[in-house]
Amino acid sequence: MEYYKQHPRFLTAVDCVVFGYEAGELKLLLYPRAFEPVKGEWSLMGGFVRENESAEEAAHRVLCQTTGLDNIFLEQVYTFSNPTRESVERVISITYFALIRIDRYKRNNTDSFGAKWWPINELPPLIFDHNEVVAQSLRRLEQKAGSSLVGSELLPSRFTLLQLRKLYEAIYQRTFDPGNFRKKVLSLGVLEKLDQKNSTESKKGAYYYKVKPNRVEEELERIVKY
Amino acid sequence: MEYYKQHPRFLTAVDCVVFGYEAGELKLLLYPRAFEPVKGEWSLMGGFVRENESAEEAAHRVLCQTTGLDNIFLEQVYTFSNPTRESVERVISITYFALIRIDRYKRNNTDSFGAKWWPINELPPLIFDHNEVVAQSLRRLEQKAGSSLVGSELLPSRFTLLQLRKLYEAIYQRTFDPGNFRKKVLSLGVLEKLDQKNSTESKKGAYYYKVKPNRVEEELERIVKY
DNA sequence: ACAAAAGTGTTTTCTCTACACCCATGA
DNA sequence: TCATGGGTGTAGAGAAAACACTTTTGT
Repeated sequence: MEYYKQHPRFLTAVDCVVFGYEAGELKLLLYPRAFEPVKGEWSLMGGFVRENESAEEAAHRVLCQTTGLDNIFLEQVYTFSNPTRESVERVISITYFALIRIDRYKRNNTDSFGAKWWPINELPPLIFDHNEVVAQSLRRLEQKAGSSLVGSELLPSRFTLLQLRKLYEAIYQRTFDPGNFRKKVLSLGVLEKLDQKNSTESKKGAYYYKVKPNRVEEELERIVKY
Repeated sequence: MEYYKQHPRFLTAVDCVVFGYEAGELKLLLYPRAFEPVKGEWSLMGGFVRENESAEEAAHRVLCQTTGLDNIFLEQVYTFSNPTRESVERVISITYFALIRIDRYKRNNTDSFGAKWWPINELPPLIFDHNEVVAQSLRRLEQKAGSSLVGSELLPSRFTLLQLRKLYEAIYQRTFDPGNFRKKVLSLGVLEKLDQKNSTESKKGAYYYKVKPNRVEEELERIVKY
């Protein structure tokens, strides 16, 4: 028991890399840091872990405060522990990436923090090592999108295959053959065709799809080879 | 500045999942816990993070103490932060997996801790959530082995393709076709054929290979499809 | 009429897999 | 000589990629 006493204790924070998708672009939610040091500079959503919550619970809490959303997809990415990564006091930072449906997102909550969605290719410089965190999270997002359909996390509940393809093109920064993408995705058997059609994006109109409710968690299939 | 003061601080530990390969089997290095609670039960190599070191440095320090080796391959796996995962006081645990070449390993260091190599299929019950940690690390090892040749980390500096294949069979718990495995691995272009032959494992004798020194870090190729 | 996306089908290319086969050699 | 691994080659299955083509409809 005594053994525990002699060791140091550290502040523990969570930082959330919040991805959203809007207007054909993958976006990141950033906000100006509210306190010193580097107050006012752009930063990831973050907060300290409290006495009786896990890091994951802390991340959910932070996201709920800043976006008004709960039940958000979260995945742990990496823990940064460099003793000098923050200047005032050592902070252990556990990072998560989150996928947000911007159509559900409550702007009012965010505005009070000054948060802003940034296109993934036009990010401002971030505080501390947050740029590295974002880069790692992007790689993880690509990995996740490659083995499970991230459409349900980033798109509205109904979406066309064009919308899904454009999302994948935004994530992977490349184009996909429309025909092949359609066949591949439908062959996974996790999408359900709806009766409604979307006529805003093409003359002919495209059927809406949604992710089947009773699908298994992991598809085990490759959507994008890498 | 004041903002920092009000938040709690936690003990921070590293736990190392140490893989080795010997006698055709993938093995895990475990040791009997040296202090209460659950003193004497089997546990991962672990230790607390000190004031002026990063978690990665702490993991290297722990490994050096217990195995006598430095410059070991380490990769961060996951951070466990459940407030009740340890019974005495809350501990944030950052886990790493390590790959050890048992041929280099110094037995004397380890014996003083009572450490023991366990075949991966015959692990004893571990303390706390360490069994889960091991399971996750195994998945990560499979992933790593799938996209980079782990031979250099787990095998002696010279190895035959039979030895490499047996290693992969131990990791993936399946067999690989000898001819196909050879072609696939050689096609990656990261192995260099040596002049020496190994005659202990076959009548004909097989050439030794080593990993090319100037290879790029990531191979970007799939060795094992998954 | 035309452009643009929807949707389907075909061809080519490539990789994985299974498996046949010869070689070398120690027991 | 026979069993065992070393090492090479080939044929078939299946997936990915390239791309041709037809449909629909707003402008």
